[in-house]
Amino acid sequence: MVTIKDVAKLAGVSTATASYGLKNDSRVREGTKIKVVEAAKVLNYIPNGAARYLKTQKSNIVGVFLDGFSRPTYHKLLDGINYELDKHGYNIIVSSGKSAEQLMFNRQIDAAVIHDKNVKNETIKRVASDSFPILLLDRELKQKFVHEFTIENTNITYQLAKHLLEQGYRNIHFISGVTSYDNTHRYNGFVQAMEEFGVYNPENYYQGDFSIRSGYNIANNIIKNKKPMPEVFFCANDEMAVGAMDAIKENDLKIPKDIAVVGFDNVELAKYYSPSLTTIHVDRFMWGNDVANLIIALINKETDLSRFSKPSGRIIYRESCK
Amino acid sequence: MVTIKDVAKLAGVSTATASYGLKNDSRVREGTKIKVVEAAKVLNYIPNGAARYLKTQKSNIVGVFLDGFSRPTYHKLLDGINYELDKHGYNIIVSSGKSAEQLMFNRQIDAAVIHDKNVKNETIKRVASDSFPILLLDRELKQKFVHEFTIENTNITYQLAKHLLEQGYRNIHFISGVTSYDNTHRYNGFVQAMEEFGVYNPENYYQGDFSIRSGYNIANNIIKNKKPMPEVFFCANDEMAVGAMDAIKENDLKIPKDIAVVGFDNVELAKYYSPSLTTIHVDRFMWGNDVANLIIALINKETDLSRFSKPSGRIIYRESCK
DNA sequence: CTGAAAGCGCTAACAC
DNA sequence: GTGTTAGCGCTTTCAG
Repeated sequence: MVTIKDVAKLAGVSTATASYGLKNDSRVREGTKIKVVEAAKVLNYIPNGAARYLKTQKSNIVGVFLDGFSRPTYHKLLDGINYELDKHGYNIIVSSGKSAEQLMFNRQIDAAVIHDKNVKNETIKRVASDSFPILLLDRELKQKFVHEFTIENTNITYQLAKHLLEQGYRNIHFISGVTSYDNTHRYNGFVQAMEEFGVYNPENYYQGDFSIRSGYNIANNIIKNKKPMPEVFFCANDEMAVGAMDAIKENDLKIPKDIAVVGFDNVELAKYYSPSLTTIHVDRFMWGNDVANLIIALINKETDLSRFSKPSGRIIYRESCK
Repeated sequence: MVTIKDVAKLAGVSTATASYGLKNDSRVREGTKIKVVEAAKVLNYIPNGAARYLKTQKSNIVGVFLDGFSRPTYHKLLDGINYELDKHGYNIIVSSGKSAEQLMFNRQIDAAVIHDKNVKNETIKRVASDSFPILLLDRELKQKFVHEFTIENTNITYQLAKHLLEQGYRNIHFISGVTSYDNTHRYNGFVQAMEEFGVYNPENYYQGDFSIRSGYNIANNIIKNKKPMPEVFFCANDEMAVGAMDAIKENDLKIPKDIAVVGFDNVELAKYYSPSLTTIHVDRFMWGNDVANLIIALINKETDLSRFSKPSGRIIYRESCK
């Protein structure tokens, strides 16, 4: 491995001068600088990040930790985070599973953004510190050096449920995802509207896991066994809504005539599915931009974070409901 | 920051003993071990990965570098890589853009997997070394310490084109993605079949960029201006195929009666689009598994890599063509 | 303007 | 079994 020593030797200077020269420090004379840069080039010198980090305690890397790589809502978010981090000279690494825990412990990153229910609160409390802020996108946790930046779910699902109720729907069943901040708050908004109209029934709550398959199974089961049939499946995300619509069509029922369906997320499929799905859009690229700026602010120990506000969604009306 | 020195001091042992104790080395007595582990716990000691890496020159991290985070074909691939790396005690980090280059240079990872046309061959040649193998998924490059593991595109597009020709289609237009290994080889297979049937026309090649929008624009343009109209749009990926189908429907034409469409990748949308899309499926989770095992083999400097073979696709026949 | 040298936190000879 | 210590590659203080 080529080290700065080799560069220094070839350039005929000390390692200190080589180090300064490579950073274009004003102290070194122009001629020396050129010699150093030249030597580095000849030797194909690549600085060792670990060594640098060990010394400076700063890696300029932000870690983003997710629950797998397949959830369609992650992609825009990641692009948004990456775009903005890049603009500010930060690098991004994304990870999942055991790797994520390892990396948080390893201290090779300056901060962490977490959207992964598998990361335990305990772990977060353990690693968060003055020099390692953590931003949570998937839960709330009051703790020093830990911040939250979740979506505003409740109000928007309240609005959507209210809209359905105003259209005359009454027998609305909620298909839930895995227990999580987002899921709970989406349900809360739904419940609020249902209660307002006096038609809330806690039994009409079904536990899924955010997957197409779970939406399909739950809906299929309800359709086959439940009398009277629900008028609407209110799904905690689009994928389950797609599964539910698959089940409805398979049972030779019509959407929205026999059963209406709404989702949450506005994934690509929502637009292309036939019928197209009424759902809630959240601008995740923008959210990602804000996430990046917020984590940078935290790294810089800024205290006025009032300029950051929870992203809210908007309803996209399509064919799957009145 | 709590270091191993602090742990050693609290446990009343040397740093060496502390280090060994934490690794459960057989040399240290059980009682000492317990004292050390206890001290580490009390102090909330977290080992510093940078320091360890600097010493051992091994991070157990594999970097995967992609062209953005949004391409739908990446997700299963990543899950596949992650799953298998995890089984073997390796961690994964995923990155894109400038971050990716930085990380490759930083040497905080043991190996790199690249599927990003923006990473230049020159960069790859520069950083690949005996102790830093690189695996390319998006191109071929003959170079020491650099290996390739691309999809077998040509034969399967040849098969699909042949199928279309056997169904009687003749006027088939190719909608291409950005210039890339995959794109070129998909086109090659297409050309081969067309030539076999004596109907190859190099003019019927349109340059897109793999996006829905580009597929839409190209198809719309052809439909509006080209006489006679093509019988088939042969698209280099599913997203462009979706765009093309959008355009066909918008022009009040029927798929496949007026114009047939085929794609490549078998993304989720292909199944759900109406009409569903005939395309080529590649098992990317499996590919990811193989990628992980191959990169591990490379890290371990194995020489017999014959057990790894390029993944090939299979045609999924659906409604968008005869 | 340049060089010598300390030291970031950890591991692994080596000595006892 | 346990401790001492050199040193991974880099940055940066302090001298000169």
